Amino acid sequence: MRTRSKLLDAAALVFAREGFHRALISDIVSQAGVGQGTFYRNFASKREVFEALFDRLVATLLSEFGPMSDRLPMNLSEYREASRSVIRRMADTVDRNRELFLLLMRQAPSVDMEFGQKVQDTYDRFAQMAQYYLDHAVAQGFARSCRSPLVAQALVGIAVRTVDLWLADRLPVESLEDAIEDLVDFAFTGFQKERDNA
Amino acid sequence: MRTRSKLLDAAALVFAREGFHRALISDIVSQAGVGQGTFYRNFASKREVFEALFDRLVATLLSEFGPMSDRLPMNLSEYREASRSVIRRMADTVDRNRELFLLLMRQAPSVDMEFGQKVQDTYDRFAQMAQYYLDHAVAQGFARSCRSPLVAQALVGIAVRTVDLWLADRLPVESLEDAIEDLVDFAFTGFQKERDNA
Amino acid sequence: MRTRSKLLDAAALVFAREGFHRALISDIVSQAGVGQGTFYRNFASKREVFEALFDRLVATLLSEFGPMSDRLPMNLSEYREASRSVIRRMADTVDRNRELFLLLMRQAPSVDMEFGQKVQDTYDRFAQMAQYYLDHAVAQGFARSCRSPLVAQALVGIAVRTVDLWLADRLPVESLEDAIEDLVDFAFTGFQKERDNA
Amino acid sequence: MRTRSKLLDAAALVFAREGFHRALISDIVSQAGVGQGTFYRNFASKREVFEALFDRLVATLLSEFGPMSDRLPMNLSEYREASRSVIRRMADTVDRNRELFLLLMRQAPSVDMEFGQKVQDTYDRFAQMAQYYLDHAVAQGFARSCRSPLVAQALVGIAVRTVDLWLADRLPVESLEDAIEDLVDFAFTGFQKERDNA
DNA sequence: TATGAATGAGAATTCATTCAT
DNA sequence: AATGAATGAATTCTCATTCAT
Repeated sequence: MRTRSKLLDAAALVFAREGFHRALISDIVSQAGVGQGTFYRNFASKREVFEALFDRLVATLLSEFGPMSDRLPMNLSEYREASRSVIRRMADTVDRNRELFLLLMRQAPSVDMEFGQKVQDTYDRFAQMAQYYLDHAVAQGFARSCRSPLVAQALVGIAVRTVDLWLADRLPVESLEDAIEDLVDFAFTGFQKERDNA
Repeated sequence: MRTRSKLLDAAALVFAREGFHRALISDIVSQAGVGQGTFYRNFASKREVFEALFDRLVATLLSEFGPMSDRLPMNLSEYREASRSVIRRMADTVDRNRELFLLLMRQAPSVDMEFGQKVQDTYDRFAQMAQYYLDHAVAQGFARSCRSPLVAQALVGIAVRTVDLWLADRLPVESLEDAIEDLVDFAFTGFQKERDNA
Repeated sequence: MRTRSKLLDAAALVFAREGFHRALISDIVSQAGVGQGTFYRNFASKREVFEALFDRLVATLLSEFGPMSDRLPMNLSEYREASRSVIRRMADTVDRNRELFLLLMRQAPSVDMEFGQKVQDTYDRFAQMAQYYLDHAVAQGFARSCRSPLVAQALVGIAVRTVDLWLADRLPVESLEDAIEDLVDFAFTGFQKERDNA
Repeated sequence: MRTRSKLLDAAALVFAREGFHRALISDIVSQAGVGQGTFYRNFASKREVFEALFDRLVATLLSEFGPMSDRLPMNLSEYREASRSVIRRMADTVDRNRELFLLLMRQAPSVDMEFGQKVQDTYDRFAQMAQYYLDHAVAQGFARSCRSPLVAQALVGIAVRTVDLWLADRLPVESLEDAIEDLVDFAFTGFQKERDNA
C-alpha cells in the first residue's frame, strides 16, 4: 500500500522531531497528507507504527551480519578485517537513517514495559551474533578463551555508545573510520601496553 | 524538608513502577501520603522531580570516583585493582538504587530533548573521569597510547550495557564480581589471544 | 457549521447565567449537547467564544447605523427623528439579546487587559459614528459648534447607562419610548430652562 | 490595625495590576510583606478585601457631594459653578486613586451577581444626588421640568464614560478642565443651536 | 497575633481513537 | 478505502482557604 508507506515515512519524521510521547497522530497524518481516519486503517495505534518502524530498522540492520557468516574468517587479520567490514556496513545503514536510529535508541525503551523488553531482546540478538563470531574465533584459536556472552554484550555496549555519539556528532575522533579502526584495536587488544616480552 | 523527601521517595517508586510518562502526579502524592497541592509546593512539574532524582543519583555515583583519585595507581596491577575497586563501589551505589537506575537509564532520554542532552552530558562526565585515569596510565607507561577520549567512551558503553543487564538480572555470568573481573580483563587486554611471542 | 453555532448559543446562555469567570466549558458543552472536545475543535479557549459572541453582537449593532447614513438629515426635526429612529433600531437589536448585552457590558472589561482595551475601542467606534452625525449637524448649522469628540463620548455614556438600566428593568420611566424621547430632548437642549428671550 | 491597612494598600496595587480574578492572595500578602495566614485574620476572603476597597472609595467620593448641599445654588450661574465645583472635587479624589477607580469600574461588575447589584446601587446613589440638585433647580425655575430620575442617570452615564476615558488618558480634549467646562455646557444646553430668537 | 506549609476541590485542555458518511 | 468531525476519559496544574505551631 502506498498510503501505509507514506504514513511510515511521515511517522519517522515526526517521531524523530518530537519523540514518541510528544508526537501526535495529527502531526503524522498531516505530514503524510492523509486524513486522520486513514491512519487507523493502516495501524492500530501510535505504538504500532512505532513498532513497525523499529522492526523494519532492526531487520535491515541484522541483515548486515549475513555476509560475514557466508565465509567465516580463518585467521586473525581476516577476523579483524571482517569485523571492520560488517561494522562499516552497519554504519552505512545507520547513516541512512540517522534520526530514526537516534529516535529508536532513546525513545523505544520508554514506550512501555513490553517495548523496553523488546529493546533488550534486540540488543541480545546483536550480542548473540557477536558471540557467535567470538566463539568461532576462540575455536579457531585466535581469540583467547573468555566468557563470550559477557564480552559480546560489552561489544554491543561499545557499539551502542559509539553510535549514540556519532549520531549526535560528538564522536571524539576525526572520522568514523578512525573510530572503527581504534575500537576494533581496543576490542582485540585492550588498552594495556603489550608486555615487552622480555 | 521532610515533605520534599517523602515526595522524592514516592516519586522514585512510582517512576520505577510506571515509567516517566505513565506516572501520575496523583500516584506520587498518594504514595507519599500528601495532598496534590503539596507536590506543586515542592516541585514545579513532574519533569522537575524526575530531574531532582536524576541529579541526586548522578552526584552520588560521581562521588565514587573520588577515592580513586586520592592516590593514583603506580603500576599495572595497582591500576587493575583500583579499577575493580571503583567499579565495585559504584556497583554498590547502583545496587542500592536498582529500580531507580534502571528507570533513569531507560526513561531519562525520552523525557524531552533537553533531558536527552543532559543524559549525554552525564555520560560524558563519566567518560572524562575514565579518560583521566586512562591518560594517567598512558603517562605512567602501562597503557598503550590510544585515542583515550574514544576508548573512555567505549568503557562507558561497556559499563552502561553491563549495568543494564545486571539490573534486569540478565547478566550472563554467575556473579557481578565475575563480570567485573572479566570486563576489566577485556578492557586491559582485549579478546585477542596473546601472541605467543615465540 | 451547525456545531459551532450550537456552541455559540449555549455559551451565550451559560455566560449570561454565570458570568464569564464562573462559566465552565463543561456547562457550555452540556448545554450544547456536544462533547467536551468538540468545544476545543471550534474555539481555542473560553475567552475566544466570548470574543466571538462579543464581535457578533457589536457587528450587528454597528450595522444599525447604516440606514441613518443613507440619507443625512437636512434640518433639525429630521435630525431628531433620525436620531430616534436609529436609537429605536439599535434598541430592537439590544432587546433581542438582552442577557447577552448585559453580560457583555458587565463582563467584557474584566476578561483581561486586552479585552478591556477592545471594549474601549468599541465604545470609541460608537462615539465616532455619533460624532460623524454631530459634525454633520454642526456643518448644516442646526447644532452649535462644540468639541464633538467629547460630546459624542458623552452621548455614548448616556446610551450605555440607559441600556444598562433598561436591561436591568430599572429604567425610571414608563417605557423605553419615553426614555428615548426625553434623552433626545436632553441631548439636544440640555436641562436648562430656555432663556425666555425677552 | 496597621496590618489591615498594609493589606488594603497592597490589595489595591495588585488588583489594579492584575484585575480581580487574576489577582492572587499570595501576590497581595507578599506585596504587603505579611504571611498568607495574616490575610485571613483581616479579611474573610478575596471578595471581601475588594469590597472594602470599593466601599472606602465610594464613601470618599460620595462625601464630595456634601459641600454642595451646604448651600444650594440660587441661580443659574451659581448652579453651573456649583456643578463644576463638585465635579472638580470628585475629580481630585478620582485622580488620587486612578488605578483603583479604573479597577473598580471595570472589575466590580464581574465579581459576582451580588457585587454587580452593588455597583448598580452605587450608580443609583450618585444618580439620586444628581437628581436632588436637578429637582432643586427645577423648583428654583432655572431648569426646565423633565423626568429628572432619567436625566440624572444620563448625567451619571456621562460622568462614568468621561472618567473612564480620562483614567485611560484618552480624553479627547486638552485638559480635564476643558472637559468639565464643555460637558457642563452640554448638560445645561444640549448641542442644538440656540434658536435665533427671532 | 502571625505564620506559611498543607490542602484538594476544581477547571482547562489534550489527543488517541471512533464511526457515520 | 478515505475522511475528519466528534468524542470524553484522562491529567496537569491552580489557588483560595485552613490550621497547627
